[in-house]
Amino acid sequence: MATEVQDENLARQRLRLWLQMLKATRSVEAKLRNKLREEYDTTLPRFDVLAVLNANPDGMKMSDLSQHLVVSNGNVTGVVTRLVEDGLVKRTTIEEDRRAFLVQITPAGSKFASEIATAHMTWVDEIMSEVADTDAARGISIMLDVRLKK
Amino acid sequence: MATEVQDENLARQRLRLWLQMLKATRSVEAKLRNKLREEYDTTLPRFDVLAVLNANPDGMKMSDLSQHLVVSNGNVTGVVTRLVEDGLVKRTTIEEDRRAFLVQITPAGSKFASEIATAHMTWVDEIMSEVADTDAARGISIMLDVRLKK
DNA sequence: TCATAAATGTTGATACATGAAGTAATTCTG
DNA sequence: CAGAATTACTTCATGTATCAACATTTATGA
Repeated sequence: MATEVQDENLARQRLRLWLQMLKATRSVEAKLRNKLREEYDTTLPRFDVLAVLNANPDGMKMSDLSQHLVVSNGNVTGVVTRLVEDGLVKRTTIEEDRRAFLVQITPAGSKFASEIATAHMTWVDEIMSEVADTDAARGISIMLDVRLKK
Repeated sequence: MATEVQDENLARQRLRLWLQMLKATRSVEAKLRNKLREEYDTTLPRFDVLAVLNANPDGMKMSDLSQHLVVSNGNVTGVVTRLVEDGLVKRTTIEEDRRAFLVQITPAGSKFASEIATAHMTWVDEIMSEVADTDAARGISIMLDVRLKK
């Protein structure tokens, strides 16, 4: 029937959207990785963690970090461990909950993250220079929809 | 001035779009990974390669694969090697260019890929059930714009 | 032509990233 | 309040994933 054909087309269209999201995301990631490596000798996962912690100076729990970055717990453990070794981040125990850790950015980490953050926004702005204002807004809304259900 | 403020806002908006793209993509990837593991005991990178090869039965060069999937050459080498070991893919030398390889899907690989592809589209359709038809089309266009410049 | 550059892949070192299993602490429940 | 379930995190095994270095082969250009 007509509705079934429409559903089928909609399903195909959503699949196309997903495939393009994947390509676009990987493409942007690759460019940001290059910039981070060349200009700051660091990596994307490291910067992702630093950026979030810099925006939350009071610190976050490991699980907050992994949820916010949409990565696994074990992943965050590894990245944070390396950042601690570099002195960019510190891990403190929490009195109220001795299972959890409070992860905080250090002054050195904050300095580093702030410096990169400015460049990072410029890079993204350049990479996405073909995306108009209204499209950006619409895109954000669509990405939120994608994450909504299920 | 006014235009500078607008540029600044546009840059922020593009950054927001990028962050949401990243979250949405990771979220969808996680769900697809779960499904692939639970229902077909395979992984996303493997399926990605199989799906592309299944859509190109005449075969592709390694570099075509890596460009299409937006991943590095070394990455494709690894995934294809494992798929060859599983008998899902075969690697042939090319007469005209002895540097390159032609990667083709095997009958077993094609059978497997086709089976998963159907389920895959259904999963994506479900995951993106909140994305309307017009939004999907708009989203595709925006994702293409993201990849355009630079 | 022939030296050089460019293209195609692989390899190896390192870093991510996941999922399952395990430890320890907290919360829930009957 | 004791046992069970849950939560928070780490560890381990495995599989990506990148980048740089390398080996070959092909294309280019003076």
